[in-house]
Amino acid sequence: MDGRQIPPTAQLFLGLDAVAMDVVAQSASLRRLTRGEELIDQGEEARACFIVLEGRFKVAQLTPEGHQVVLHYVGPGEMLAVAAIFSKTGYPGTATAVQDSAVLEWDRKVMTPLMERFPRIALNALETIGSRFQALQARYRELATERVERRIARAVLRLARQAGKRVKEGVLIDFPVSRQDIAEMTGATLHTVSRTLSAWESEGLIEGGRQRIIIRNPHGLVQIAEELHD
Amino acid sequence: MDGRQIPPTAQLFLGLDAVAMDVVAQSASLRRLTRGEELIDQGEEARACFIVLEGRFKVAQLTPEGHQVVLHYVGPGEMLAVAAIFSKTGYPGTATAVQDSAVLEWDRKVMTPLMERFPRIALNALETIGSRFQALQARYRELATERVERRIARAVLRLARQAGKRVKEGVLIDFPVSRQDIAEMTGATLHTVSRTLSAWESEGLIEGGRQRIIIRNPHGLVQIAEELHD
DNA sequence: TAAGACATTTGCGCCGGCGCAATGATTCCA
DNA sequence: TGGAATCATTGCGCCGGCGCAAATGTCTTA
Repeated sequence: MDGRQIPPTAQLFLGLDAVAMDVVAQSASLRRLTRGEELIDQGEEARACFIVLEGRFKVAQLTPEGHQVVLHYVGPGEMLAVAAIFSKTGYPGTATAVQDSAVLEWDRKVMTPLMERFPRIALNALETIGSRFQALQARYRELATERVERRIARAVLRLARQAGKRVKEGVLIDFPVSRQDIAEMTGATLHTVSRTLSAWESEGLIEGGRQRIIIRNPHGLVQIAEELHD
Repeated sequence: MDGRQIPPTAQLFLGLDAVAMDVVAQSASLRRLTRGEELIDQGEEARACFIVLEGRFKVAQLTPEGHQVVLHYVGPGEMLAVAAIFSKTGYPGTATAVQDSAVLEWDRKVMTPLMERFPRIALNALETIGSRFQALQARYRELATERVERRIARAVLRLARQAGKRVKEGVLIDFPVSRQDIAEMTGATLHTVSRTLSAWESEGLIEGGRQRIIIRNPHGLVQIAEELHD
């Protein structure tokens, strides 16, 4: 079938030999999503796991009260829901395509035996989850100890690192991000984020727009993020 | 040698047959710690991973500015640093014994081949990390969206669930927890925690003491945690 | 191209929880 | 047993950031 080519950057399958790679590729299926479409639904039984081929997904959690929290964004080569397939309580969050995207999909009933046959996959998954765990811990720490402006600076820099694209004015975050999204990433309100970005814009640090951010002065943002100023 | 008995409740080794269990046990070494002693030092090269036999550890992270954040407590049967041994940046946090404790220890150079030989171990690790990841996500969400009183209620209930002991006055949290610890778990200040617990004490919900909390009315706390009141 | 949906900006007022500081209670150890 | 160290309590004042509200800007669809 088409599209079963596994990108060489996929951390989940690093170190596998050609034979294993082939077995893995044979058991995958391709799925395409258009912008806004949901790949994973919070609470649903965790039936499958994924690798992103193209595009980008927003991973978020909804609280019982209806507040949303954005956990992270996942791009090409990265895995989705690989730990969730072991969960008894269903997918812990929602994954929505923020751009037209394509993923490879493995059913849980297929991936578990694959991991048993090729333990390297399980070790790779463990390594990736481990580093995501560390990243989440760091953000937890941030949220617990740091002020809003700094958290917003960090969130913007993180986005730029993940999906920054050089343009003539600076570095563009190359997918639609709203002020609301940043608010949900940082535990702030839409209003505070908007005010903060406006202030930065008038200082020439960034250039804003509808679901667009261009960083004109990355170093200035880093200074805020690392509290080197004032 | 002594003490190489692996507790049957250890999730990391669930589903292993007797032979595998024996190999795993043979490669472990026992270590005892007294209250206050550090098992794992943040930033140090992740040399080994652990399973707790007895006692309890506080896992915390220190910020560059010196603020501490308590991530969770780990008790008997639970694993420590199993994902960290794959990390290139060293242990992400500190683990301190809050009681006299004993752990089994495996060197990274031993555990990785064990996982390759017995993939079940890696799958178990993945499952556990996955559920811890979910728990951390939930706490992140909490921190981002909920008020302090509620977060404190949840933290206290979590401690009670992990280490609650029935006594005649109610449920005692069976290891030393200071107000400062709870503050560092919830992203609040010592002062706010103290005030909140005092208020609860005067409402008869709990009974406080130096590094001691007894929950007299768990249901009342749940009401606060789930915002069923008012 | 007009209308509606969605995103952003900005002003204003308020308050939860922090920061500081001083005091009081327990526990540990010589 | 006394003294130091650690932990807990409480009062007071302030302010960062939220909540509400209204206006303005920008994209989409028919």
